[in-house]
Amino acid sequence: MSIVTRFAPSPTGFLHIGGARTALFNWLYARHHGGTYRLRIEDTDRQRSTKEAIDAIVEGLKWLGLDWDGEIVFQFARAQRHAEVARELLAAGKAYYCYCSAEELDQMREAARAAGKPVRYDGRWRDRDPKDAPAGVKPVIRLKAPTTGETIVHDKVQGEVKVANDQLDDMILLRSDGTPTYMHAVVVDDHDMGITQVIRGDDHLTNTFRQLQIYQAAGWEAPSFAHIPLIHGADGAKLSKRHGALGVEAYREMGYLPEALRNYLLRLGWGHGDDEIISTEQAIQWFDLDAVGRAPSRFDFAKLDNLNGHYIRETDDARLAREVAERLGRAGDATLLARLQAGMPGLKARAKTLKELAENAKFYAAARPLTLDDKARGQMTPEARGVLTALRAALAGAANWVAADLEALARGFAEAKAVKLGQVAQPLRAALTGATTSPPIFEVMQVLGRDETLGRIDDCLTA
RNA sequence: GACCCCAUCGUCUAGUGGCCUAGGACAUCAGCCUCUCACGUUGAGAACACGGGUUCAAAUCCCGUUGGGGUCGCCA
Repeated sequence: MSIVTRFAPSPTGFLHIGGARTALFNWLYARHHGGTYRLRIEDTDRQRSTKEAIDAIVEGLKWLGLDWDGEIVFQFARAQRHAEVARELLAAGKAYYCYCSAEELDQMREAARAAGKPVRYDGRWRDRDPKDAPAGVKPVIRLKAPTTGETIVHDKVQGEVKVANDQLDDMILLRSDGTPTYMHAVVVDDHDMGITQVIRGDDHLTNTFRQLQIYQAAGWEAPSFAHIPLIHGADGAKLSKRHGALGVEAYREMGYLPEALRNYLLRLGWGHGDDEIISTEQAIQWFDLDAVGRAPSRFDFAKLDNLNGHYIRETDDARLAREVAERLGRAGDATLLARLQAGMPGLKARAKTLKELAENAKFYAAARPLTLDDKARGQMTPEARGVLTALRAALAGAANWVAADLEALARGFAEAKAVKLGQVAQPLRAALTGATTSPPIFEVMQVLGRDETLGRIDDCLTA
C-alpha cells in the first residue's frame, strides 16, 4: 500500500516553527517511502481563519522547500460531506441529538470541577426519547461512544497508549448550526483523502482516542498514528512569541537559509547516529519514524546559528551576493553585485546569518568618503597616519593589484620600516572598511580595486 | 483536579542488558593558526532526576517518587 501523509494546519496564524517541523517530518516520511504528501487547510473555524494566514502558511512551506502533492484541500468546503457522515451515524444509531444549552453544559462542568470529578458531558440525552426535545432548540449531534472497555492507540512514536472508555464522554460531531467539529472533520477528511500515516504534534495524542472512536463508529479503518513531541522555548516553557514561536518568514528575515532550518528542525527530535550535517537528500534516504525521540526538545538559536554559518559557507558566492544586494536595497546594481561576489569568500566565513553577512558587507557598498566607526577612528593616530602616508606612496607604484602581491608589498614595507605587519594592516583596515574587523585586508584591496583603495586612503589622510 | 505522555552533559542527541572509566555536536574555557575578526584545528570541564526492585550484570527492564509537558470547548 502506498503511503499518504498530510500536513493540516489551521489558518489562524502564521506557520510557526513547530508546524514547520511537523510538515517536514510528514514530507520526509512520504518522500522516503515514495508516497504522497498532501496539504489540508483546516479552516472550519470561520471566525478565526484568515486569508493572510493561509498565504503565510503556503509561502512559508514554499520557502522551506516542502512541496506538496495535488491540490490543497480546504476543509470548510467539505462541510456537506461532514454533515452527511454525521447523519449516517445518527441513522445507524451510533450518534444522537443533544439539546443541552451552553449554560447547562457550563453548569455541568462547574459542578464536576467543584466535586473534584472528571469534567465531561454526562450523556443525559444519550438514551432520551427525541420526543422530549424542547421546542425551538437546535440540537447538536453527539457520538454514542462506548462506555466500557478501552481505546488503544498503537503509536509509531509513543508506543501503545490506552485509556479506559469511561474516561471519555460523548463528543459533539456536528454543531447546532450544522458545521462539523474539528474531531469529526479530521476523521472524515483523513479517511476520504486516504491518509495512511498521521504525523502530528504530541498535543493531539489524547485527541486520538476520540478520533479512533469515530473511526470505529463509521466502520472505517484508522490510519497509523505518530505523535511527535513538542518543541519548547529555550527556557523549557511552552513556545511563546518571545522565544521563537515566530512565523517561518521571521526566520527568513533574520537571515536563515531554508536548508539550514530544515537540517536544524530535522535534528530536533530525530537522530541518525552521530550525524549532524545532513543534506535533504540524505534525510529523505534516512528518515523514518522509529528514530523519532519521545521527549520534548528546546529551541536553541546558538545551534541554528552554527548550522546556518556552515550552510552559508557552502553556498555559492553568486547566490550570496544577490541575497546581500537585496538586503542592502541594491538588488539591481550590477557593479555592486560583481564586487560583492568577488569579496564573498572573505565575507562568508565571518557570518552566521544573511543579515550579519549583509551588515559585514556594507563597506563594499558604501560611497566615499567612508564614515569610520569609533574604534577605527581611535586607530588613526598620528603614527598611523604617517605609516599610511608612506604606504600610500608605495602602493601607487604597485605593478599587479592582486592580494598576494599587495601583501608581499606591505610585508616588505613593514620590514623596511621596522614595524609589525599589524601596525600597517590595522590603519589600512580602518581607512578601507571603516572598522577594526573585516575580511583579510589585502583581499579587500583587490576587490575594491586600485582607484577605490587609493581614494579611500586619501579620504582618510585629508580628513 | 482527572486522564495521557515524557525524563542521558547548559542545549540537541548516540545508547535498545555486558563493547559505557557513557560517544558526537552546539555552547563555554584554554592552546595553535593569524594583518583584525572569523573560519579551521587541538585539548579541557560538563550528564544517565531520585528511591526501590529484577538480573551474574542496568543509562538500558519493572514499580514508586519528584519534576516537566499535553488533553479535558458547539477552538483547531
